[in-house]
Amino acid sequence: MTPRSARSNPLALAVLTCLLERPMHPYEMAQTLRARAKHESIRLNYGSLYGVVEALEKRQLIRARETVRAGRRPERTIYEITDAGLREMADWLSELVAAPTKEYLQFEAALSLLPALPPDEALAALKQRRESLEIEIALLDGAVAAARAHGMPRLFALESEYVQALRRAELEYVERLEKDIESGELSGLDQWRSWYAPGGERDLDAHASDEIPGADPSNPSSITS
Amino acid sequence: MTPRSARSNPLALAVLTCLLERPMHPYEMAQTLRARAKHESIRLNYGSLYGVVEALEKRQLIRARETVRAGRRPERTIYEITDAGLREMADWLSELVAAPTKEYLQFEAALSLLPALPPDEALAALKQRRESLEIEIALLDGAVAAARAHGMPRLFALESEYVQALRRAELEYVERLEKDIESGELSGLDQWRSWYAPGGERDLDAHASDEIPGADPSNPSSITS
DNA sequence: ACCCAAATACTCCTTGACGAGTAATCGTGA
DNA sequence: TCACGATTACTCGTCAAGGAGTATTTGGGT
Repeated sequence: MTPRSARSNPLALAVLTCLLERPMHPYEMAQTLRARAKHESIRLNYGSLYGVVEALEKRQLIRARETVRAGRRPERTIYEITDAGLREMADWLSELVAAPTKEYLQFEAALSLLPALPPDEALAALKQRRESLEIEIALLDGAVAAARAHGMPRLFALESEYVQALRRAELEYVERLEKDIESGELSGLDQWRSWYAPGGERDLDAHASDEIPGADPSNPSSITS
Repeated sequence: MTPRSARSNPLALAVLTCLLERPMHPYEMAQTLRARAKHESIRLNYGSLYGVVEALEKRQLIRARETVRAGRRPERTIYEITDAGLREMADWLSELVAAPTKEYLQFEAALSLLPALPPDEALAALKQRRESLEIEIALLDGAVAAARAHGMPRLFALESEYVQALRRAELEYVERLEKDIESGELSGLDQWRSWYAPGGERDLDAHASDEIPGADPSNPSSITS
């Protein structure tokens, strides 16, 4: 079985897809990925790239084909994909598409700690986020339209369409939350206000004494489940 | 100035918010965060926790108040938040809410490499994802309803509402993509099919020779920008 | 009275990400 | 023609994340 940890870095998958096209040396992979704007979707830097390539070679998913030296410049090692590499690539990519994975988003973390901020500060920050999102969405729309105008098929811009869809959903969510705070409709708002009212500070987390339905009682040894 | 790198791990922020309520030792912070289901939103494990706490102490955002020893068990060091810590907490949390950050999502990576899979395999994987998403959304809906029924205010479940909104948007996107591939409406589909047709393999990335509008020509030295 | 599982409260070590650094060569404008 | 900045192609050191391990104690059943 392929160990789970080996599939942690998507950059390795990107390397495999590069070598699917033709043999390359690592630096050329980086150029190729950059030229196709993959670095917008996949973390890519030299420090990791060479490490990832070595790991793939150790796992026999790629093999060094030749090493060329032009003048006295550092030698380029050209890699090619193996049969096992082809299989691993298809399998990994299929899995990545088929199975949603838990992601730890910054904004999710922020929302989960939001009560640690006074309501008015939280509201101000939310307004800023809304504006930033509006700008970002407009820019992304423009970029997609430009790509379309240049004749780039949608097939090669699926990831930006997806990100755009997520951003729009986030904007709607932020708009709704902002309104619900301002209108006082959000339940728990009274408690929240009272913690920061002069002379308040009583009653912190009266809610937390109850059992929280979202928490599963499994996983005794591991903390993260 | 607070160095950017110091704000990389949201677990540190969670620690600060714990100590905002009352002094605690690290293990108790973990219990508290777990009891409130924060580990669903914030990566939490002991290995990181103690390192993060040490770093916060070094930055003078928290300080050790006392160390107690019960019997011969390992001693517990109880920490409290400092004034600088209070300020850092509010500032960091505000920033996290106000400024959207670039996230590298697994599915985004997968979509950006999708052409490396034959169209029919891609389609099969997408169908699987759709089903998984439908199930997950239903489960989350149930959990949120249960929490509501138990009287937990919305304020303390904002993060799951947000995740739910993202999942729904993703489901809609996947449904649309599936349909556009099946109906043949997706532009580039003909090229895609031809690469995997028997005798095909010609014309890989004819599109890539053009300048890609999504790629910004900045950042010469750094690869990731 | 005793046994075993779970909880308490950490420690340690391996991996791996990341960014800065390096050294040679190529292009280009004055 | 020649300086100088960009490009090519990688290397190295640091630092943090994460999981597995450890030693003690409490609790619950028989």
